[in-house]
Amino acid sequence: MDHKARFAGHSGDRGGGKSNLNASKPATIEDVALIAGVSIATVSRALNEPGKVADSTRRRVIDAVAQTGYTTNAMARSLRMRRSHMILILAPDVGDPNFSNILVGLETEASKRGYGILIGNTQNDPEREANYLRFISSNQADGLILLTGHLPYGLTASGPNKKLPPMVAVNEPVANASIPFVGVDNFEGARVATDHLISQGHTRIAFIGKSLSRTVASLRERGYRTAMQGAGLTIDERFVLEADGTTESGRGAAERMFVRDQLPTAFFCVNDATALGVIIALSARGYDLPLDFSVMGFDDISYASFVTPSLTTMKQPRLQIGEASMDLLLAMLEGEEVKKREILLRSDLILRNSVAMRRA
Amino acid sequence: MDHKARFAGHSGDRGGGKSNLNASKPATIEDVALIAGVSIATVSRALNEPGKVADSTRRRVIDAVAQTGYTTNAMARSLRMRRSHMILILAPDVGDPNFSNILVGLETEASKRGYGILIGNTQNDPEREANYLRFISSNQADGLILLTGHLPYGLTASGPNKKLPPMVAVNEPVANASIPFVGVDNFEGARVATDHLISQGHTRIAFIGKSLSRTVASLRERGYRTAMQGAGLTIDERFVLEADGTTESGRGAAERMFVRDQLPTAFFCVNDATALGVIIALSARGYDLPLDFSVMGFDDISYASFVTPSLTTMKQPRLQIGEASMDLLLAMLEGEEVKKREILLRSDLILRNSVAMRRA
DNA sequence: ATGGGTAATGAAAAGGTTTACATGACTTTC
DNA sequence: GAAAGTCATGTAAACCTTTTCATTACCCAT
Repeated sequence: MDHKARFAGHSGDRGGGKSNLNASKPATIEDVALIAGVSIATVSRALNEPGKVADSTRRRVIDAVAQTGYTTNAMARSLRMRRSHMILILAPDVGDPNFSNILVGLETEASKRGYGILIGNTQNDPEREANYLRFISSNQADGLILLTGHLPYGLTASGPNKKLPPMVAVNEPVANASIPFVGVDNFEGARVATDHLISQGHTRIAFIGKSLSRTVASLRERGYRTAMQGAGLTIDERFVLEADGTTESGRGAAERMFVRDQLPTAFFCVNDATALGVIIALSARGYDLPLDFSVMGFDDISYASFVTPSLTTMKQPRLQIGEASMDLLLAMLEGEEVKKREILLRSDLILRNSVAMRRA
Repeated sequence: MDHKARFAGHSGDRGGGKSNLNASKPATIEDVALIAGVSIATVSRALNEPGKVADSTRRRVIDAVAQTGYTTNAMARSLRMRRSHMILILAPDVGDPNFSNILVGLETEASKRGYGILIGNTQNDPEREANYLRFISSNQADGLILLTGHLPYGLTASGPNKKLPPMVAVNEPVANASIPFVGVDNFEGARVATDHLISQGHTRIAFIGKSLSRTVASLRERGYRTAMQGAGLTIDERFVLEADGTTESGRGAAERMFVRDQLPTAFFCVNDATALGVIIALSARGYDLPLDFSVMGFDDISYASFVTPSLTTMKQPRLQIGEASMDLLLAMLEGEEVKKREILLRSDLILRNSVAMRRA
């Protein structure tokens, strides 16, 4: 009571302003200024650059803010500052277990630095991609995180002459465009994975998941080849099979393998989903894994440990990837000097039960 | 060329305006108006209410828009309209496989209706929840989707006197607050699940996952009890065990079961994660599933089919849930008369290999 | 005392829309 | 042929900030 009256007195200082206090509309900076007995400029400064305002007035402003429940209108601020403090994340499928923790990492880092995230699920539909660009062009988002592996349709079309918005490609690099990239070192990871199979005595190692179009797949294949070569093993090209990265494609590839006269003893699969398909196919044929065949995946998706046999694989540090890429993007946005335009994180070998020593 | 000149002529009509055409800044409505030779009001109308503008001028406006590459500045529009066309989604863990497709559904429906989504990962941290409310209070989001099962911290505190923003609770209802809800019919689903076990000849059926605090768990427990009662079976209360819904809790509960003198023949688990824990525990003890014990889950999370034995469970129509809840929220937002404040979707029984006839 | 510098504040512009109200031309109606 | 509409458009206010520039008050050194 007492203290309400005190503030009322303050507000009276400036005479009959157009006070809106009892209206139900949210308080504006003007309401705060009125109560604190200062100009709106001072209120703005008190909140955003506290150092530039006298202690006593700052206190009055803070009190007034508390009293009115004022929160600055983000739209007005963004309009004036031309910064929304929002980041648009474009992903082909938000539900993809591969993305889950990357999203969490992205969100965590963004939130920590006062940014919000805005999600666009494109399903690789050019129309949806282009549509989401309006968030960028209309200033609703300051930057772009690309989980799609390619430039969104609208940007591709307008060509490289137009200046691209600040963006970072994550997980899957963008071909033919020097977009900063954050992801796992796929080449090195595949090498480590293959080396592990070799260390278990395997020499006839198949690679399931060759793909000309997907950069990640090519890198992993190269890692596989390098490891084989490094160990002095020759690659039977009939053991290198195409697959598009789905469980079904893995199953199919494994089936195709059985028309050959000779079989590998181990399968290195381009990712866990593919590996799962291979496991399903082999189990269906009655083989005992990992006794009869070893199967190695890549990614360590959430259910890799629940499959039977549980999947030996390379773990992607997803949380880290998310955080690092958001960190990079925000650094770019805030004008910090960014030296590394490519951040490759290490993936770790996760030993489980789908890989065993080659049978003597 | 020719046609550029034509437009230049138009723009000249109004005399020396402050044309900004060659500047690198994005075009504003004023630039368009200048070129089309109309006022900015007309441009706005031509774009937003085409019917209110003469055909000929509308064409000129459209041409001018194309020429300038104009896109309306979302910030300015939102500021003026007090509508951001953004929806804030609050989830405890975006990476949770239970949410994945709900998110996709939410995004799809929102995008279809011209809204964008903004994601807040709260990790059940009151501070983060409260922090995200600024998106609502600052007009950055028009509505709220709650996947958390409770009101975000800031709202709880301010009490029910303050008017709540438009919101819809999804998946997990919010207790003690009449928030519109969209989710699966947990009671009915649990009844169907239990009935299935009963139909397989089981009579000693355990319920793993009792929880006093989680509404969903209580509903499922009630469904279980109702089914048992309906079949004239008595529930051995020692078979009703608490568990918090994690895999680890399921494993622990199953272990606790083995200190009893009598065992159930089937386990109905409050969710798939719990069921997985139970399967792990039973397998570790050397039992042969589903021969020795039947295990039933709930949710049909993504890896339910990859577990061994693959999990018989109740499928949540996640995509539908997401779409329906966004639809409901947007309807509320756009002032449509909303009759149903609760939408319960049916969950379907998914038959797999973790449930079998009771051994004779 | 005077001039120059600094610190705290205010007035007003700018940011880009939408929209209530006004205006003017043209059509209809008696 | 005048009054009453209707239709297309324009003017200007409103939305709520941040920030430039100007102003005032004060202090210090000369």
